[in-house]
Amino acid sequence: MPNSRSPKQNHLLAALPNAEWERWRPQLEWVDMPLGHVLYESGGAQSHVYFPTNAIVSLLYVMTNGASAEIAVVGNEGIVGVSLFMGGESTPSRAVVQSAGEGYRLSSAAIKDEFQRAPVLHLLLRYTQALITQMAQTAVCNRHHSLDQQLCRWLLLSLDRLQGNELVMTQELIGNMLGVRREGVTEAALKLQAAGCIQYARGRITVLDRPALEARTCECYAVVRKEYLRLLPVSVAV
Amino acid sequence: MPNSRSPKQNHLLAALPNAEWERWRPQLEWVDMPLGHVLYESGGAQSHVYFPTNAIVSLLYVMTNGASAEIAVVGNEGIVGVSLFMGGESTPSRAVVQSAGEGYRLSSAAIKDEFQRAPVLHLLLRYTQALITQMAQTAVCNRHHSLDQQLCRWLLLSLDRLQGNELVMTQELIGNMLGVRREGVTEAALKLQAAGCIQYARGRITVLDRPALEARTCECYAVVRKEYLRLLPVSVAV
DNA sequence: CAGGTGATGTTCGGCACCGAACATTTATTG
DNA sequence: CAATAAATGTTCGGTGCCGAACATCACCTG
Repeated sequence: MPNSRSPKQNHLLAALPNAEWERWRPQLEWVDMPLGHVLYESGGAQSHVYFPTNAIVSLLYVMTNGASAEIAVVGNEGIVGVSLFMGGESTPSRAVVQSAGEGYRLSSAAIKDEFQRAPVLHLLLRYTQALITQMAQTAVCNRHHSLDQQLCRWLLLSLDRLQGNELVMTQELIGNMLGVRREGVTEAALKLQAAGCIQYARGRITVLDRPALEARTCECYAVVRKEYLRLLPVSVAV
Repeated sequence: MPNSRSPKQNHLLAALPNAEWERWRPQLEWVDMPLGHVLYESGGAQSHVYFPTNAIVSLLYVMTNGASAEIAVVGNEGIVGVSLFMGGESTPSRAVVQSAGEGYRLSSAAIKDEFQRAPVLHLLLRYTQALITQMAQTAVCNRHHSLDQQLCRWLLLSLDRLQGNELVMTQELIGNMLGVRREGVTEAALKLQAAGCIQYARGRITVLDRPALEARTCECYAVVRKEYLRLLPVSVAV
């Protein structure tokens, strides 16, 4: 039965196999987690991973205009700082204590040590982190940006994953992807066509002016793109 | 220079270290990926991971009412089916070919083989997948659900991560978390209080009727909760 | 206990998107 | 080539949230 200040109040730590538990135990450091304390900043270095025992930590993305959206919550069921063992070292979100409490932390060096044992995984884990960034940014974008901006983001993300500048895709399907009505896509696409950014007809979309699309989209596209470039070998990200 | 039907058109495969490449190569199977083809269903078994070469695959979440939202896109930069090596075996989203093309696939057994080499990681990877589900569901929820529903979801997720039924949190901060105005939170909270679900004052929120909150929230809460329970030892998920 | 500050309550015009219904145009197919 | 289906364009009332401005209330501090 863990007492009120036992690392095992964190369920992940409690579920560790005995061998790992004995190895980690002496390295775990108790920490106070006061309300509002920032565990790591967007893009900033992460010196430790944190295992909250009775605190809640929000992962939130702060936009350039200061508006924010929570990406996920972590409490005593989890760990804050997955990018350290995912291989990315940092992530474009902030971790801030949302409900004061306590927890334990493990140094960056220690957690990475555990992963030295399987060097092959790193590429896949790093890719996964990039994918996670895309999901997180999708959540942010859904909350804060206009359909016009989201359509641009979507076109650019799709284009990055194809050769050429043509996309075979009906407005109906784009609506499904973005989670909006087909009519909304039609209106947004009309604006883009009128502006000379794209040209389309019956399910074929040709991008005429990519820089113009980039100028019209929100920051979300660049955030995702940068993370793919940062996390993966250039050849993979492109 | 990879020809038009080389596995190395997929950037992840191309970036594999030589030892792994030689090991995987004979097991890679070329596959056609026609438009609309479903690689795996939400919650369904995944027999392979896919490496698109010139196709684009959407990961999308389909709600019970049929409305959908794309969680992420995968093209020749990536891999479809990360839950296989994350340890979760399945995931509550559908993978569907959004732009026809081709790719390669590797059997579930083969990809898991690669991960046998580091058994310790599994717990952390599984946790990460649960976290990913939470992010994905956040994106869906942001797109489709009302603030009233989202507030309930948020209260429940927070409550699951604390002992007791009280939450120390101002409406202003909740607004930051959900990415909405403080005034909106006030109105939604008033409704919940009037309905007898919660009781609050100056930053202290007490949940009086949890089942009522669960009845008022959208499906997103249950999806996330179920995945935490499924992916993690019961002791961790609770 | 007076004043200040932080938290919550209220209102109003505006707008982006929704739901629905319908028109028009362009392939496809018998 | 006529008929049908698929894709796109257009309109209209409704609504949920935004931005802004302001009021009230409870606590803390001097």
